[in-house]
Amino acid sequence: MKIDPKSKTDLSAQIAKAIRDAIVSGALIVDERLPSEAEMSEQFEVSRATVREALKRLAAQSLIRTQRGAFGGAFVNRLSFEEAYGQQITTSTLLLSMNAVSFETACEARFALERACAPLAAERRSADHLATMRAEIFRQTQPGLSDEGWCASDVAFHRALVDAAGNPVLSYQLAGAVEAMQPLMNMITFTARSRERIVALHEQIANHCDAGDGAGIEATLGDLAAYTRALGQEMAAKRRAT
Amino acid sequence: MKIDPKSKTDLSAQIAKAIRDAIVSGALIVDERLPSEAEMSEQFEVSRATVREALKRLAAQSLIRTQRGAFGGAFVNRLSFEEAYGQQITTSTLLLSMNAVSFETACEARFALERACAPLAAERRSADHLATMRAEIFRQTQPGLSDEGWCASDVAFHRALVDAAGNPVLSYQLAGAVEAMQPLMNMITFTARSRERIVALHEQIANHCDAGDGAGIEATLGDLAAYTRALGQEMAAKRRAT
DNA sequence: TGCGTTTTTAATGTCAGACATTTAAACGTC
DNA sequence: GACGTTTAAATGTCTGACATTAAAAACGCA
Repeated sequence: MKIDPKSKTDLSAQIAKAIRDAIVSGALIVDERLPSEAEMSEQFEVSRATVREALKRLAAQSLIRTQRGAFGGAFVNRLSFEEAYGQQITTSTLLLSMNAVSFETACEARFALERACAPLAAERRSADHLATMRAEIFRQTQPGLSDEGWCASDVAFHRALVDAAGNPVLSYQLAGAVEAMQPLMNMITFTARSRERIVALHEQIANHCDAGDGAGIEATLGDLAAYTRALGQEMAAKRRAT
Repeated sequence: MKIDPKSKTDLSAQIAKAIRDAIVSGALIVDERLPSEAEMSEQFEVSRATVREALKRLAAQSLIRTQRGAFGGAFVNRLSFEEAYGQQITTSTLLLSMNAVSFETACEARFALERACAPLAAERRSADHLATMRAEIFRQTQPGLSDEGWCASDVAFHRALVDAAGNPVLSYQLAGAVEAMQPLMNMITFTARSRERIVALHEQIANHCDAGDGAGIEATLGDLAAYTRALGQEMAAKRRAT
Protein backbone atom coordinates (compact mmCIF):
# COMPACT_ATOMS: atom_id res chain seq x y z
CA MET A 1 0.00 0.00 0.00
CA LYS A 2 2.29 2.76 -1.23
CA ILE A 3 1.14 6.34 -1.65
CA ASP A 4 2.90 8.90 -3.81
CA PRO A 5 2.33 12.49 -2.64
CA LYS A 6 3.84 13.86 -5.84
CA SER A 7 1.42 12.02 -8.11
CA LYS A 8 -1.08 13.93 -10.20
CA THR A 9 -4.05 12.09 -8.73
CA ASP A 10 -5.63 12.94 -5.40
CA LEU A 11 -4.19 11.33 -2.32
CA SER A 12 -7.67 10.29 -1.25
CA ALA A 13 -8.17 8.49 -4.58
CA GLN A 14 -4.84 6.70 -4.20
CA ILE A 15 -5.67 5.59 -0.69
CA ALA A 16 -9.12 4.44 -1.75
CA LYS A 17 -7.56 2.43 -4.55
CA ALA A 18 -5.06 0.81 -2.21
CA ILE A 19 -7.80 -0.30 0.16
CA ARG A 20 -10.10 -1.35 -2.68
CA ASP A 21 -7.33 -3.52 -4.14
CA ALA A 22 -6.78 -5.09 -0.76
CA ILE A 23 -10.47 -5.98 -0.56
CA VAL A 24 -10.80 -7.27 -4.12
CA SER A 25 -7.63 -9.35 -3.80
CA GLY A 26 -8.89 -10.87 -0.58
CA ALA A 27 -6.18 -9.43 1.64
CA LEU A 28 -9.01 -7.89 3.66
CA ILE A 29 -11.88 -10.24 4.26
CA VAL A 30 -15.56 -9.65 4.90
CA ASP A 31 -16.37 -8.09 8.28
CA GLU A 32 -12.72 -7.44 8.99
CA ARG A 33 -12.13 -4.13 10.68
CA LEU A 34 -9.87 -1.57 9.04
CA PRO A 35 -7.47 0.45 11.21
CA SER A 36 -8.99 3.57 12.74
CA GLU A 37 -8.86 6.80 10.77
CA ALA A 38 -6.18 8.12 13.08
CA GLU A 39 -4.04 5.02 12.59
CA MET A 40 -4.42 5.14 8.83
CA SER A 41 -3.52 8.81 8.70
CA GLU A 42 -0.26 7.92 10.46
CA GLN A 43 0.34 4.91 8.27
CA PHE A 44 -0.22 6.77 4.99
CA GLU A 45 1.28 9.98 6.35
CA VAL A 46 -1.71 12.11 5.45
CA SER A 47 -4.26 14.00 7.49
CA ARG A 48 -7.37 12.39 8.89
CA ALA A 49 -9.54 14.43 6.52
CA THR A 50 -7.84 12.83 3.53
CA VAL A 51 -8.31 9.34 4.93
CA ARG A 52 -11.96 10.14 5.53
CA GLU A 53 -12.48 11.22 1.93
CA ALA A 54 -10.99 7.91 0.81
CA LEU A 55 -13.31 5.98 3.12
CA LYS A 56 -16.34 7.86 1.82
CA ARG A 57 -15.42 6.83 -1.70
CA LEU A 58 -15.39 3.20 -0.64
CA ALA A 59 -18.64 3.59 1.29
CA ALA A 60 -20.30 4.95 -1.86
CA GLN A 61 -19.51 1.65 -3.56
CA SER A 62 -20.79 -0.34 -0.59
CA LEU A 63 -17.32 -1.79 -0.10
CA ILE A 64 -17.20 -0.74 3.54
CA ARG A 65 -19.64 0.25 6.24
CA THR A 66 -18.83 2.39 9.26
CA GLN A 67 -19.95 2.26 12.84
CA ARG A 68 -19.58 4.98 15.41
CA GLY A 69 -18.64 4.64 19.01
CA ALA A 70 -15.90 2.83 20.87
CA PHE A 71 -14.84 -0.39 19.10
CA GLY A 72 -16.55 1.02 16.02
CA GLY A 73 -14.75 1.83 12.81
CA ALA A 74 -14.82 0.84 9.18
CA PHE A 75 -15.57 -2.75 8.27
CA VAL A 76 -15.35 -4.60 4.99
CA ASN A 77 -18.93 -4.93 3.85
CA ARG A 78 -20.46 -8.07 2.40
CA LEU A 79 -21.88 -6.79 -0.86
CA SER A 80 -25.46 -8.03 -0.86
CA PHE A 81 -27.47 -8.79 -3.96
CA GLU A 82 -29.83 -5.99 -2.92
CA GLU A 83 -27.08 -3.38 -2.89
CA ALA A 84 -25.64 -4.70 -6.12
CA TYR A 85 -29.10 -4.46 -7.76
CA GLY A 86 -29.37 -0.85 -6.76
CA GLN A 87 -25.98 0.09 -8.11
CA GLN A 88 -26.64 -1.79 -11.32
CA ILE A 89 -29.89 0.03 -11.88
CA THR A 90 -28.48 3.49 -11.20
CA THR A 91 -25.50 2.90 -13.45
CA SER A 92 -27.54 1.40 -16.28
CA THR A 93 -30.15 4.14 -16.14
CA LEU A 94 -27.56 6.89 -16.27
CA LEU A 95 -25.62 5.16 -18.99
CA LEU A 96 -28.69 5.06 -21.21
CA SER A 97 -29.88 8.58 -20.47
CA MET A 98 -26.46 10.20 -20.91
CA ASN A 99 -25.24 8.52 -24.05
CA ALA A 100 -28.04 9.04 -26.51
CA VAL A 101 -28.66 5.31 -26.73
CA SER A 102 -31.48 4.73 -29.18
CA PHE A 103 -34.70 3.15 -28.04
CA GLU A 104 -34.02 0.53 -30.68
CA THR A 105 -30.65 -0.48 -29.24
CA ALA A 106 -31.78 -0.57 -25.63
CA CYS A 107 -34.87 -2.54 -26.55
CA GLU A 108 -32.88 -5.07 -28.52
CA ALA A 109 -30.45 -5.65 -25.66
CA ARG A 110 -33.18 -5.95 -23.12
CA PHE A 111 -35.23 -8.55 -24.97
CA ALA A 112 -32.16 -10.48 -26.05
CA LEU A 113 -31.14 -10.82 -22.41
CA GLU A 114 -34.61 -11.65 -21.22
CA ARG A 115 -34.83 -14.34 -23.85
CA ALA A 116 -31.84 -15.97 -22.16
CA CYS A 117 -34.01 -16.65 -19.11
CA ALA A 118 -36.80 -18.38 -21.00
CA PRO A 119 -35.59 -22.00 -20.93
CA LEU A 120 -34.65 -21.82 -17.26
CA ALA A 121 -37.88 -20.07 -16.31
CA ALA A 122 -39.90 -22.74 -18.12
CA GLU A 123 -38.08 -25.44 -16.22
CA ARG A 124 -38.08 -23.95 -12.74
CA ARG A 125 -41.01 -21.56 -12.44
CA SER A 126 -42.73 -21.82 -9.10
CA ALA A 127 -46.37 -21.20 -8.24
CA ASP A 128 -45.23 -18.02 -6.58
CA HIS A 129 -43.72 -16.54 -9.71
CA LEU A 130 -46.71 -17.53 -11.79
CA ALA A 131 -49.04 -15.92 -9.28
CA THR A 132 -47.08 -12.67 -9.44
CA MET A 133 -47.23 -12.70 -13.22
CA ARG A 134 -50.98 -13.29 -13.24
CA ALA A 135 -51.52 -10.59 -10.63
CA GLU A 136 -49.63 -8.05 -12.70
CA ILE A 137 -51.55 -9.05 -15.80
CA PHE A 138 -54.77 -8.45 -13.89
CA ARG A 139 -53.58 -5.05 -12.78
CA GLN A 140 -52.75 -4.23 -16.37
CA THR A 141 -56.34 -4.86 -17.42
CA GLN A 142 -57.75 -2.43 -14.86
CA PRO A 143 -59.22 0.67 -16.51
CA GLY A 144 -57.89 3.98 -15.27
CA LEU A 145 -54.38 2.70 -14.68
CA SER A 146 -51.96 5.59 -15.15
CA ASP A 147 -49.08 5.40 -17.61
CA GLU A 148 -46.59 5.26 -14.73
CA GLY A 149 -48.58 2.51 -13.05
CA TRP A 150 -48.73 0.61 -16.30
CA CYS A 151 -44.96 0.80 -16.78
CA ALA A 152 -44.27 -0.19 -13.18
CA SER A 153 -46.53 -3.20 -13.54
CA ASP A 154 -44.81 -4.10 -16.80
CA VAL A 155 -41.45 -4.06 -15.05
CA ALA A 156 -42.83 -6.16 -12.19
CA PHE A 157 -44.17 -8.73 -14.65
CA HIS A 158 -40.86 -9.08 -16.41
CA ARG A 159 -38.93 -9.23 -13.16
CA ALA A 160 -41.13 -12.13 -12.10
CA LEU A 161 -40.29 -13.89 -15.33
CA VAL A 162 -36.58 -13.31 -14.78
CA ASP A 163 -36.75 -14.42 -11.16
CA ALA A 164 -38.60 -17.55 -12.26
CA ALA A 165 -35.33 -18.72 -13.79
CA GLY A 166 -34.21 -19.27 -10.20
CA ASN A 167 -30.70 -17.94 -10.70
CA PRO A 168 -29.82 -14.94 -8.50
CA VAL A 169 -26.83 -14.01 -10.64
CA LEU A 170 -29.06 -13.89 -13.68
CA SER A 171 -31.62 -11.79 -11.81
CA TYR A 172 -28.89 -9.40 -10.78
CA GLN A 173 -27.52 -9.01 -14.28
CA LEU A 174 -30.96 -8.43 -15.72
CA ALA A 175 -32.09 -5.94 -13.10
CA GLY A 176 -30.18 -3.22 -14.90
CA ALA A 177 -31.42 -4.16 -18.34
CA VAL A 178 -35.08 -4.31 -17.36
CA GLU A 179 -35.29 -1.37 -14.96
CA ALA A 180 -33.15 0.98 -17.01
CA MET A 181 -35.65 0.64 -19.85
CA GLN A 182 -38.43 2.12 -17.75
CA PRO A 183 -37.61 5.79 -18.33
CA LEU A 184 -37.51 5.10 -22.06
CA MET A 185 -40.78 3.20 -21.92
CA ASN A 186 -42.33 6.05 -19.99
CA MET A 187 -41.86 8.23 -23.03
CA ILE A 188 -44.34 6.10 -24.94
CA THR A 189 -48.03 6.83 -24.56
CA PHE A 190 -49.81 3.52 -24.37
CA THR A 191 -53.21 3.59 -26.01
CA ALA A 192 -55.96 1.26 -24.87
CA ARG A 193 -55.41 -0.78 -28.02
CA SER A 194 -51.67 -1.20 -27.50
CA ARG A 195 -52.17 -2.11 -23.85
CA GLU A 196 -54.64 -4.76 -24.89
CA ARG A 197 -52.15 -6.20 -27.33
CA ILE A 198 -49.36 -6.29 -24.75
CA VAL A 199 -51.57 -7.88 -22.11
CA ALA A 200 -52.45 -10.61 -24.60
CA LEU A 201 -48.76 -11.31 -25.13
CA HIS A 202 -48.14 -11.29 -21.37
CA GLU A 203 -50.89 -13.85 -21.00
CA GLN A 204 -49.30 -16.03 -23.63
CA ILE A 205 -46.00 -15.83 -21.81
CA ALA A 206 -47.60 -16.79 -18.51
CA ASN A 207 -49.33 -19.71 -20.19
CA HIS A 208 -46.14 -20.95 -21.83
CA CYS A 209 -44.42 -20.60 -18.50
CA ASP A 210 -47.13 -22.61 -16.83
CA ALA A 211 -46.83 -25.30 -19.48
CA GLY A 212 -43.05 -25.36 -19.16
CA ASP A 213 -42.68 -24.40 -22.80
CA GLY A 214 -39.41 -22.49 -23.05
CA ALA A 215 -39.47 -22.19 -26.81
CA GLY A 216 -42.95 -20.71 -26.57
CA ILE A 217 -41.76 -18.07 -24.14
CA GLU A 218 -38.90 -17.19 -26.42
CA ALA A 219 -41.16 -16.88 -29.43
CA THR A 220 -43.67 -14.69 -27.62
CA LEU A 221 -40.89 -12.52 -26.23
CA GLY A 222 -39.80 -12.06 -29.82
CA ASP A 223 -43.28 -10.88 -30.74
CA LEU A 224 -43.34 -8.55 -27.76
CA ALA A 225 -39.93 -7.16 -28.73
CA ALA A 226 -41.11 -6.52 -32.27
CA TYR A 227 -44.28 -4.82 -31.09
CA THR A 228 -42.43 -2.68 -28.55
CA ARG A 229 -39.97 -1.64 -31.21
CA ALA A 230 -42.84 -0.69 -33.50
CA LEU A 231 -44.32 1.49 -30.76
CA GLY A 232 -40.95 3.12 -30.32
CA GLN A 233 -40.74 3.92 -34.00
CA GLU A 234 -44.22 5.40 -33.93
CA MET A 235 -43.20 7.61 -31.06
CA ALA A 236 -40.04 8.70 -32.86
CA ALA A 237 -42.05 9.55 -35.98
CA LYS A 238 -44.53 11.61 -33.99
CA ARG A 239 -41.68 13.39 -32.25
CA ARG A 240 -40.10 14.33 -35.56
CA ALA A 241 -43.44 15.64 -36.84
CA THR A 242 -43.90 18.20 -34.05
CA MET B 1 -32.70 19.65 -1.66
CA LYS B 2 -33.48 19.55 2.05
CA ILE B 3 -31.00 18.36 4.64
CA ASP B 4 -31.97 17.21 8.12
CA PRO B 5 -29.17 17.65 10.68
CA LYS B 6 -31.07 15.58 13.22
CA SER B 7 -31.37 12.56 10.97
CA LYS B 8 -29.59 9.36 11.86
CA THR B 9 -27.70 9.22 8.55
CA ASP B 10 -24.57 11.20 7.81
CA LEU B 11 -24.97 14.69 6.48
CA SER B 12 -22.49 13.89 3.73
CA ALA B 13 -24.64 10.94 2.65
CA GLN B 14 -27.76 13.10 2.62
CA ILE B 15 -26.07 15.76 0.53
CA ALA B 16 -24.69 13.16 -1.86
CA LYS B 17 -28.18 11.73 -2.25
CA ALA B 18 -29.69 15.15 -2.94
CA ILE B 19 -27.17 15.84 -5.69
CA ARG B 20 -27.43 12.32 -7.08
CA ASP B 21 -31.20 12.66 -7.32
CA ALA B 22 -30.79 15.96 -9.12
CA ILE B 23 -28.53 14.30 -11.67
CA VAL B 24 -30.65 11.20 -12.19
CA SER B 25 -33.82 13.26 -12.53
CA GLY B 26 -32.18 15.47 -15.09
CA ALA B 27 -32.31 18.67 -13.03
CA LEU B 28 -28.55 18.79 -13.46
CA ILE B 29 -27.42 18.02 -16.97
CA VAL B 30 -24.18 16.62 -18.34
CA ASP B 31 -21.19 18.96 -18.11
CA GLU B 32 -23.14 21.40 -15.96
CA ARG B 33 -21.04 22.88 -13.22
CA LEU B 34 -22.11 22.46 -9.62
CA PRO B 35 -21.78 25.39 -7.21
CA SER B 36 -18.37 25.68 -5.58
CA GLU B 37 -17.74 23.83 -2.35
CA ALA B 38 -17.87 27.08 -0.43
CA GLU B 39 -21.24 28.00 -1.95
CA MET B 40 -22.69 24.58 -1.23
CA SER B 41 -21.49 24.64 2.35
CA GLU B 42 -23.45 27.88 2.78
CA GLN B 43 -26.47 26.55 0.94
CA PHE B 44 -26.66 23.32 2.95
CA GLU B 45 -25.42 25.02 6.14
CA VAL B 46 -22.63 22.54 6.70
CA SER B 47 -18.87 22.80 6.69
CA ARG B 48 -16.81 22.53 3.56
CA ALA B 49 -15.34 19.23 4.76
CA THR B 50 -18.81 17.70 4.82
CA VAL B 51 -19.59 18.93 1.32
CA ARG B 52 -16.28 17.51 0.14
CA GLU B 53 -17.07 14.08 1.57
CA ALA B 54 -20.36 14.14 -0.31
CA LEU B 55 -18.60 15.06 -3.54
CA LYS B 56 -16.08 12.25 -3.10
CA ARG B 57 -18.95 9.79 -2.81
CA LEU B 58 -20.32 10.98 -6.13
CA ALA B 59 -16.88 10.94 -7.72
CA ALA B 60 -16.50 7.30 -6.69
CA GLN B 61 -19.57 6.51 -8.77
CA SER B 62 -18.25 8.53 -11.71
CA LEU B 63 -21.24 10.83 -11.41
CA ILE B 64 -19.08 13.93 -11.21
CA ARG B 65 -15.54 14.90 -12.10
CA THR B 66 -13.59 17.74 -10.50
CA GLN B 67 -11.16 20.22 -11.92
CA ARG B 68 -8.80 22.39 -9.96
CA GLY B 69 -7.96 26.00 -10.54
CA ALA B 70 -9.98 29.11 -11.28
CA PHE B 71 -13.17 28.33 -13.17
CA GLY B 72 -12.69 24.75 -12.06
CA GLY B 73 -15.10 22.92 -9.82
CA ALA B 74 -17.29 19.84 -9.91
CA PHE B 75 -19.04 18.97 -13.16
CA VAL B 76 -21.71 16.42 -13.94
CA ASN B 77 -19.85 13.65 -15.69
CA ARG B 78 -21.04 11.89 -18.82
CA LEU B 79 -20.90 8.27 -17.70
CA SER B 80 -18.94 6.56 -20.47
CA PHE B 81 -19.37 2.93 -21.44
CA GLU B 82 -15.76 2.39 -20.39
CA GLU B 83 -16.38 3.62 -16.85
CA ALA B 84 -19.62 1.69 -16.62
CA TYR B 85 -17.82 -1.49 -17.74
CA GLY B 86 -15.28 -1.06 -14.98
CA GLN B 87 -17.89 -0.55 -12.27
CA GLN B 88 -19.91 -3.50 -13.54
CA ILE B 89 -16.90 -5.78 -13.43
CA THR B 90 -15.83 -4.74 -9.95
CA THR B 91 -19.32 -5.10 -8.56
CA SER B 92 -19.99 -8.44 -10.22
CA THR B 93 -16.66 -9.87 -9.15
CA LEU B 94 -17.15 -8.86 -5.54
CA LEU B 95 -20.72 -10.08 -5.54
CA LEU B 96 -19.62 -13.53 -6.64
CA SER B 97 -16.63 -13.77 -4.33
CA MET B 98 -18.46 -12.54 -1.24
CA ASN B 99 -21.68 -14.47 -1.48
CA ALA B 100 -20.58 -18.04 -1.89
CA VAL B 101 -22.15 -18.26 -5.34
CA SER B 102 -21.59 -21.73 -6.70
CA PHE B 103 -19.57 -22.28 -9.82
CA GLU B 104 -22.67 -23.96 -11.20
CA THR B 105 -24.91 -20.93 -10.74
CA ALA B 106 -22.42 -18.41 -12.09
CA CYS B 107 -21.66 -20.61 -15.05
CA GLU B 108 -25.32 -21.07 -15.88
CA ALA B 109 -25.99 -17.33 -15.79
CA ARG B 110 -22.97 -16.53 -17.87
CA PHE B 111 -23.74 -18.95 -20.68
CA ALA B 112 -27.43 -18.14 -20.67
CA LEU B 113 -26.60 -14.48 -21.21
CA GLU B 114 -23.97 -15.17 -23.81
CA ARG B 115 -26.45 -17.31 -25.68
CA ALA B 116 -28.60 -14.21 -26.02
CA CYS B 117 -25.95 -12.65 -28.23
CA ALA B 118 -25.74 -15.56 -30.66
CA PRO B 119 -28.41 -14.57 -33.21
CA LEU B 120 -27.24 -10.97 -33.34
CA ALA B 121 -23.59 -11.96 -33.58
CA ALA B 122 -24.38 -14.31 -36.46
CA GLU B 123 -26.16 -11.53 -38.27
CA ARG B 124 -23.72 -8.70 -37.71
CA ARG B 125 -20.23 -10.14 -37.10
CA SER B 126 -17.58 -8.11 -38.86
CA ALA B 127 -14.26 -9.30 -40.25
CA ASP B 128 -12.64 -7.56 -37.30
CA HIS B 129 -14.47 -9.58 -34.68
CA LEU B 130 -13.84 -12.80 -36.53
CA ALA B 131 -10.14 -11.98 -36.80
CA THR B 132 -9.97 -11.39 -33.02
CA MET B 133 -11.67 -14.69 -32.35
CA ARG B 134 -9.30 -16.56 -34.67
CA ALA B 135 -6.31 -14.84 -33.13
CA GLU B 136 -7.35 -15.87 -29.65
CA ILE B 137 -7.96 -19.41 -30.78
CA PHE B 138 -4.46 -19.46 -32.21
CA ARG B 139 -3.02 -18.20 -28.94
CA GLN B 140 -4.91 -20.93 -27.14
CA THR B 141 -3.17 -23.60 -29.21
CA GLN B 142 0.30 -22.34 -28.32
CA PRO B 143 2.16 -24.74 -26.03
CA GLY B 144 3.51 -23.31 -22.82
CA LEU B 145 0.62 -20.89 -22.35
CA SER B 146 0.14 -20.30 -18.63
CA ASP B 147 -3.19 -20.91 -16.92
CA GLU B 148 -3.65 -17.16 -16.42
CA GLY B 149 -2.84 -16.50 -20.05
CA TRP B 150 -5.28 -19.19 -21.08
CA CYS B 151 -8.10 -17.71 -19.04
CA ALA B 152 -7.37 -14.19 -20.27
CA SER B 153 -7.48 -15.41 -23.84
CA ASP B 154 -10.72 -17.23 -23.13
CA VAL B 155 -12.27 -14.02 -21.85
CA ALA B 156 -10.99 -12.10 -24.89
CA PHE B 157 -12.51 -14.68 -27.21
CA HIS B 158 -15.91 -14.46 -25.58
CA ARG B 159 -15.81 -10.67 -25.46
CA ALA B 160 -15.22 -10.67 -29.19
CA LEU B 161 -18.27 -12.87 -29.64
CA VAL B 162 -20.35 -10.55 -27.49
CA ASP B 163 -19.06 -7.43 -29.24
CA ALA B 164 -19.87 -9.05 -32.58
CA ALA B 165 -23.53 -8.60 -31.71
CA GLY B 166 -22.92 -4.92 -32.37
CA ASN B 167 -24.96 -3.66 -29.45
CA PRO B 168 -23.01 -1.59 -26.91
CA VAL B 169 -25.69 -1.97 -24.26
CA LEU B 170 -25.49 -5.72 -24.60
CA SER B 171 -21.69 -5.59 -24.42
CA TYR B 172 -21.93 -3.54 -21.26
CA GLN B 173 -24.37 -5.86 -19.56
CA LEU B 174 -22.29 -8.88 -20.42
CA ALA B 175 -18.98 -7.42 -19.36
CA GLY B 176 -19.79 -8.22 -15.76
CA ALA B 177 -21.02 -11.71 -16.44
CA VAL B 178 -18.02 -12.74 -18.52
CA GLU B 179 -15.24 -11.03 -16.59
CA ALA B 180 -16.52 -11.89 -13.14
CA MET B 181 -16.28 -15.56 -14.06
CA GLN B 182 -12.55 -15.31 -14.55
CA PRO B 183 -11.51 -15.70 -10.91
CA LEU B 184 -13.72 -18.78 -10.71
CA MET B 185 -12.29 -20.17 -13.93
CA ASN B 186 -8.78 -19.56 -12.64
CA MET B 187 -9.44 -22.11 -9.94
CA ILE B 188 -9.70 -24.82 -12.56
CA THR B 189 -6.50 -26.44 -13.78
CA PHE B 190 -6.85 -26.93 -17.51
CA THR B 191 -5.16 -30.06 -18.75
CA ALA B 192 -3.85 -30.31 -22.30
CA ARG B 193 -6.81 -32.52 -23.12
CA SER B 194 -9.44 -30.13 -21.80
CA ARG B 195 -7.79 -27.19 -23.56
CA GLU B 196 -7.90 -29.11 -26.78
CA ARG B 197 -11.57 -29.80 -26.34
CA ILE B 198 -12.37 -26.18 -25.61
CA VAL B 199 -10.35 -24.92 -28.55
CA ALA B 200 -12.31 -27.26 -30.80
CA LEU B 201 -15.56 -25.77 -29.52
CA HIS B 202 -14.21 -22.25 -29.97
CA GLU B 203 -13.36 -23.13 -33.54
CA GLN B 204 -16.87 -24.39 -34.11
CA ILE B 205 -18.26 -21.15 -32.72
CA ALA B 206 -16.04 -19.06 -34.96
CA ASN B 207 -17.09 -21.14 -37.97
CA HIS B 208 -20.78 -20.82 -37.17
CA CYS B 209 -20.26 -17.11 -36.71
CA ASP B 210 -18.52 -16.89 -40.06
CA ALA B 211 -21.38 -18.79 -41.68
CA GLY B 212 -23.96 -16.58 -40.00
CA ASP B 213 -25.47 -19.59 -38.27
CA GLY B 214 -26.94 -18.29 -35.03
CA ALA B 215 -28.55 -21.55 -34.04
CA GLY B 216 -25.21 -23.26 -34.49
CA ILE B 217 -23.54 -20.79 -32.14
CA GLU B 218 -26.24 -21.35 -29.55
CA ALA B 219 -25.90 -25.11 -29.77
CA THR B 220 -22.12 -25.02 -29.47
CA LEU B 221 -22.33 -22.59 -26.55
CA GLY B 222 -24.60 -25.15 -24.92
CA ASP B 223 -21.93 -27.81 -25.39
CA LEU B 224 -19.28 -25.48 -24.02
CA ALA B 225 -21.46 -24.69 -21.02
CA ALA B 226 -21.98 -28.38 -20.32
CA TYR B 227 -18.28 -29.12 -20.61
CA THR B 228 -17.30 -26.19 -18.41
CA ARG B 229 -19.79 -27.29 -15.80
CA ALA B 230 -18.34 -30.82 -15.91
CA LEU B 231 -14.86 -29.42 -15.31
CA GLY B 232 -16.22 -27.45 -12.39
CA GLN B 233 -17.71 -30.56 -10.86
CA GLU B 234 -14.43 -32.41 -11.29
CA MET B 235 -12.67 -29.61 -9.49
CA ALA B 236 -15.19 -29.63 -6.68
CA ALA B 237 -14.82 -33.40 -6.30
CA LYS B 238 -11.03 -33.13 -6.13
CA ARG B 239 -11.31 -30.35 -3.60
CA ARG B 240 -13.50 -32.47 -1.37
CA ALA B 241 -11.07 -35.37 -1.64
CA THR B 242 -8.07 -33.45 -0.27
C1' DT C 1 -23.23 -13.02 43.60
C1' DG C 2 -26.03 -10.83 40.23
C1' DC C 3 -28.11 -7.09 38.02
C1' DG C 4 -29.08 -2.35 36.84
C1' DT C 5 -26.85 2.18 36.49
C1' DT C 6 -23.21 5.24 35.68
C1' DT C 7 -18.81 6.41 33.95
C1' DT C 8 -15.15 5.94 30.88
C1' DT C 9 -13.23 5.53 26.52
C1' DA C 10 -12.35 4.99 21.79
C1' DA C 11 -14.16 5.58 17.79
C1' DT C 12 -16.60 8.38 13.90
C1' DG C 13 -19.03 12.89 12.57
C1' DT C 14 -18.66 17.78 12.13
C1' DC C 15 -16.72 22.28 12.26
C1' DA C 16 -13.58 26.42 11.51
C1' DG C 17 -9.67 28.32 9.68
C1' DA C 18 -5.42 28.19 7.40
C1' DC C 19 -2.22 27.26 3.70
C1' DA C 20 -0.69 24.89 -0.80
C1' DT C 21 -1.49 24.10 -5.49
C1' DT C 22 -3.46 24.56 -9.84
C1' DT C 23 -5.48 26.82 -13.68
C1' DA C 24 -7.28 30.12 -16.71
C1' DA C 25 -8.30 34.68 -17.41
C1' DA C 26 -6.69 39.42 -17.30
C1' DC C 27 -2.99 42.43 -17.83
C1' DG C 28 1.34 44.47 -19.53
C1' DT C 29 5.26 44.74 -22.25
C1' DC C 30 7.75 44.42 -26.35
C1' DG D 1 -0.26 40.59 -32.09
C1' DA D 2 2.61 37.39 -29.42
C1' DC D 3 4.42 36.27 -25.13
C1' DG D 4 5.51 36.43 -20.21
C1' DT D 5 3.46 37.98 -15.60
C1' DT D 6 0.10 38.74 -12.32
C1' DT D 7 -4.09 37.73 -10.19
C1' DA D 8 -8.11 35.45 -8.70
C1' DA D 9 -10.89 31.56 -7.87
C1' DA D 10 -11.26 27.16 -7.23
C1' DT D 11 -9.91 22.44 -5.32
C1' DG D 12 -6.50 19.75 -2.34
C1' DT D 13 -4.50 19.23 2.15
C1' DC D 14 -3.43 20.00 7.04
C1' DT D 15 -4.34 21.05 11.96
C1' DG D 16 -6.81 21.07 16.01
C1' DA D 17 -10.90 21.19 18.26
C1' DC D 18 -15.43 19.67 19.76
C1' DA D 19 -19.89 16.77 19.33
C1' DT D 20 -21.92 12.39 19.24
C1' DT D 21 -22.21 7.60 19.71
C1' DA D 22 -21.95 3.03 21.55
C1' DA D 23 -19.65 -0.49 23.85
C1' DA D 24 -16.94 -1.83 27.68
C1' DA D 25 -15.68 -1.18 32.31
C1' DA D 26 -16.56 0.36 36.84
C1' DC D 27 -19.69 1.00 40.39
C1' DG D 28 -23.51 0.49 43.66
C1' DC D 29 -26.89 -1.97 45.76
C1' DA D 30 -29.83 -5.64 47.06
